Amino acid sequence: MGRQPCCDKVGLKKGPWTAEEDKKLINFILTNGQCCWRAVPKLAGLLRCGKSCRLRWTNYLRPDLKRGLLSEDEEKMVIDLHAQLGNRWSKIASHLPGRTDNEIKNHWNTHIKKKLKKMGIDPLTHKPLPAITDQPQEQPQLDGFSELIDQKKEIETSLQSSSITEAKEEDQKSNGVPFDSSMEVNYGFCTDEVPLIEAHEILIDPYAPSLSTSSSSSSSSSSSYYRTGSSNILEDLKLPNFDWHGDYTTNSMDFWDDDFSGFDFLINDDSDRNPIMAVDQESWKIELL
DNA sequence: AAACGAATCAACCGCCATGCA
DNA sequence: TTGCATGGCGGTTGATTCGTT
Repeated sequence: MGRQPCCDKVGLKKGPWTAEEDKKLINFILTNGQCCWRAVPKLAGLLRCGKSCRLRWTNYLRPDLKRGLLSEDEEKMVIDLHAQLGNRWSKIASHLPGRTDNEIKNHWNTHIKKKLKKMGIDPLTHKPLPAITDQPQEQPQLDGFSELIDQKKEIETSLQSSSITEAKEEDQKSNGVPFDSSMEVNYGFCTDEVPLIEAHEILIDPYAPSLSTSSSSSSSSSSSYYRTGSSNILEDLKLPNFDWHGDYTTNSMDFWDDDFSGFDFLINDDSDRNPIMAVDQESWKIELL
């Protein structure tokens, strides 16, 4: 006998997630960590397939995710990595902390592809398109991408070297260790290696006396705190007070454009809708607002 | 203001590799 | 060894937003 099916798909909800569903999933994972995804919907009280829960967490709710458009550097890195790895989005994403394979894939299809085509570069082969090659002087100047053609040439050159192939083979042999020919783009960080967010690891009671004020160089005038090992945090924090400041009818996350854009999630108190804490995933700094 | 098409991106689908029973 | 569930991945869809006329 094999395992039980992931879900029977009968009576399961599909489509966009609601704020309530998000809260349930966040609450469950922060409380219990990531366990068997098949069990998550039942234990979290969700009428969703475990697969759907995993995707929602991985691509949208994970607190270590970055938000907003890819930066110019990130785009360049994606192009570089795509030239080396092709459509291996998860591998590419592993080189960009806080970015998901889905996000990169979408960005590639909606933005980068067009930019490369405008520059006369075939997004599939990363080689010059014939029509543009004949008329290189007519290539439009694109913001921040004028050096990409040179970079692309470098990529082509590097692709011809055996070190790439060897590195790819080594990557495969090493069973999951991201391939990187030069370590220039390997930051030693893989999204798959993001530490699971255990509640006792990252959440704090801002009013708990055990907190230590950090000596962070943050420009904010408010006090900054680092995570502590408090054991009764969830009790103190009341997870339903999480507020992702998103418009759940549109799935947009408008608040990422405001002053809190540098943080990865915010926590509210009961009294109003203003966030009282923000968590920065890079430093794991928790800041009172 | 309305209609339409284009752009965006969250979510789903189907396949595959792996591991369990 | 075999059959099946699980987790992960890449491709695709479709609802929503945005921009233009």
